[in-house]
Amino acid sequence: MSEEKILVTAALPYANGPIHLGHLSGAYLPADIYVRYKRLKGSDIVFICGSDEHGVPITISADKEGIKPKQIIDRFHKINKEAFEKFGMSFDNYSRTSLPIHHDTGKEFFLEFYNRGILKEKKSLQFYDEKAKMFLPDRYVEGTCPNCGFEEARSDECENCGALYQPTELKNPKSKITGQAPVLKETSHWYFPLGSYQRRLEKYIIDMDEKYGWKENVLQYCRGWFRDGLEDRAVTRDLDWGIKVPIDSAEGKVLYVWFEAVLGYISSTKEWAKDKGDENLWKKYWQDVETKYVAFIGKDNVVFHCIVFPAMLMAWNDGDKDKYVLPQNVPANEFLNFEGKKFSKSRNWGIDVIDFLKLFPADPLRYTLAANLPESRDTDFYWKEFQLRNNSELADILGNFINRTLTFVQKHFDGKVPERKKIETIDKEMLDLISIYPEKVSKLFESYKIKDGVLEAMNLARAGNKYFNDSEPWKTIKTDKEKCGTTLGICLQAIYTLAGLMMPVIPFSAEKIFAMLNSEKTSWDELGGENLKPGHQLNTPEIIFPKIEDEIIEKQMEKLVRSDDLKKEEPELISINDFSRVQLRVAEIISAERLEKSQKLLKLKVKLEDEERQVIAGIAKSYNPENLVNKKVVMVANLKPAKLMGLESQGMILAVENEKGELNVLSVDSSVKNGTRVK
RNA sequence: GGCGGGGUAGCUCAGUAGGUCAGAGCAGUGGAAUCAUAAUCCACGUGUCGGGGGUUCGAAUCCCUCCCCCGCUACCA
Repeated sequence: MSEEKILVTAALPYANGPIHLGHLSGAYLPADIYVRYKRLKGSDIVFICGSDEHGVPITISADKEGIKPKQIIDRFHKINKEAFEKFGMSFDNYSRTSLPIHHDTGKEFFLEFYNRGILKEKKSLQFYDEKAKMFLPDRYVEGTCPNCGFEEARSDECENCGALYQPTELKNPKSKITGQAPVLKETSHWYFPLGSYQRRLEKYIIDMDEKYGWKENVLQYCRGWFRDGLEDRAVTRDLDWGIKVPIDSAEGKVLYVWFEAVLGYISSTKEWAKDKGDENLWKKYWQDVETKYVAFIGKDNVVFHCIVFPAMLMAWNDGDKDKYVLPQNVPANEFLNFEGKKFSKSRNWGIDVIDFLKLFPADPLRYTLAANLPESRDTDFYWKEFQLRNNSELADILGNFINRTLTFVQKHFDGKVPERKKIETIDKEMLDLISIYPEKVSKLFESYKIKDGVLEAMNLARAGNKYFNDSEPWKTIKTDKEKCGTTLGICLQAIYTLAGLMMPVIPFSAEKIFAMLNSEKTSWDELGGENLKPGHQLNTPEIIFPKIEDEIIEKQMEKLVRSDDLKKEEPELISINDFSRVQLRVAEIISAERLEKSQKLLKLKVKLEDEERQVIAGIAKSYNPENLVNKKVVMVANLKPAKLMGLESQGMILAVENEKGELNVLSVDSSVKNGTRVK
């Protein structure tokens, strides 16, 4: 069990929004607990993360706000970095993929593959938005399904009937960005031949599972991908936001995010090494077969970390350069839901880390999330559970055990560690229990059963309370002070051990406990022995875990109900600005006639100030054409023109429907001038 | 439609080499104790392990089928 060399990475969060509690449960908290534990174990470990800052969604966000992508990523990089710090993530480095050091790494990998002829160039027709001057990813093109007629089908697949087709077959394609009809334009891209690595990947995963015991859910996801068969994947995109493809003929192309984002782990480690003053230090981890590399991610990322990334590293390692280590384990978690439903930014459901930490300290959150990690299936975060975990576990069981022991020692032993005298059976049993705990929790952490490890650690506090009760020191202090001293000495030892065991989970509070014990933390393996010597002076105890009152929690829950109602009953509150985008104007009908083949439509000519328009209105069932002439009505003047029955309609007449289904057009007094804006 | 996950005590969740596997924590009921943040400790669960069928001496655990929920198939752990 000498010094293990470990490289731990946590999924790079996408810098397109603030991270929420779900992200923490999925990857970051388990990673941090594992790393902190391993550090106490004395491992030589480096913990790497950073922001993933390229890709189309970021450019879309930027366009929406009318700013540059750089501003988006700067904003969220900062927010998320700060959120992680407050939450107690102990990254050795938190980098970002927009840095030159990462661009260089991405290019290096691309060129290595390109030069060795691994990448295949293929031409294809892609939708191109001429107004936005960009190629459109599949999900930004919408049209009518050639198979079932579904009108919101994607460019290559219909969500309604499941049909797959070529983008050229899609009817009435429309760009989701500008709403315009995109054109098909030829482009060429480089593809990574993932399929030709399938056999090796399958073997790699089976081997790793046999040696290191991969999680069942992770294996399932991989099997699914293998069953479907791996295919070539494009590693480039037509986009200007990202890492430029480093060859002359690739103007306007960048590396596709999935290809370069995972390399962010490597470049972040490089950055760390540089900061440490040894540029090559990163190689000691990435390029040494002795390194144990563990990648913490959420389930959505399994394919990239268990298949794509290993395949890329295999491809690299087939060359003659220094070779990289592949992940030895990828303990992906499922998802955390929020009060029974999925976290959703757009539906305003859930809470961001940064907001949560404005309300509560990190440790209760860390403990609550850790005690309910979605290790084998999705779980939920409930405000009530959060309160309960804090109040009845952290405060009542752990906090109170510490408090009752320390105040007792303060009162009756001048705050000095009492000497252990005669060890009776009950004492022996407690000492034995304390001594086996580090190993017990260790075993669970080593096999990535973080949740069980945390709950097991809490059991030592339960045992401490029981030992305290059964020993009844409040009685022995009067009858047998030596015996009382022995009891308290052992309780103090339990507290010390607890502080150590809890260090990875609730680091801020564990520090406080050590401070109250007036003691330094020790290595994991030293825990459970006699860490506090008799006569050692303790500091004044204080409450570590204040309770959270009902009102505080209720306030948060009320917010939820409100945001829920808001969505259901008043889903569309719009601003005055939104309304002002609709131009309602007074128009005079100067002619009206029926359309031959239509029962509902009338062709109207209307006059707006000095302009005439043709409007096709669906009011034929309620009006005779002649009765409409000279009427002054209200129309939407800036509606996008549409074709109805082959005729262009340049606006819309407003009308209301009564119970019988008859329409009444909104009309105004004849004194109002044509073209007047309705406000 | 396709893919994936799940349906185990009131609640949140454990539980696959099929045979103390019917569990833990919380909540609830009763009791003990009073050093302590009214905090602790002890005792108490007749749950069809979603329904049905099958394999087996024996299944929550394997196979088949049905029902229900959720997620993904848009960015996102």
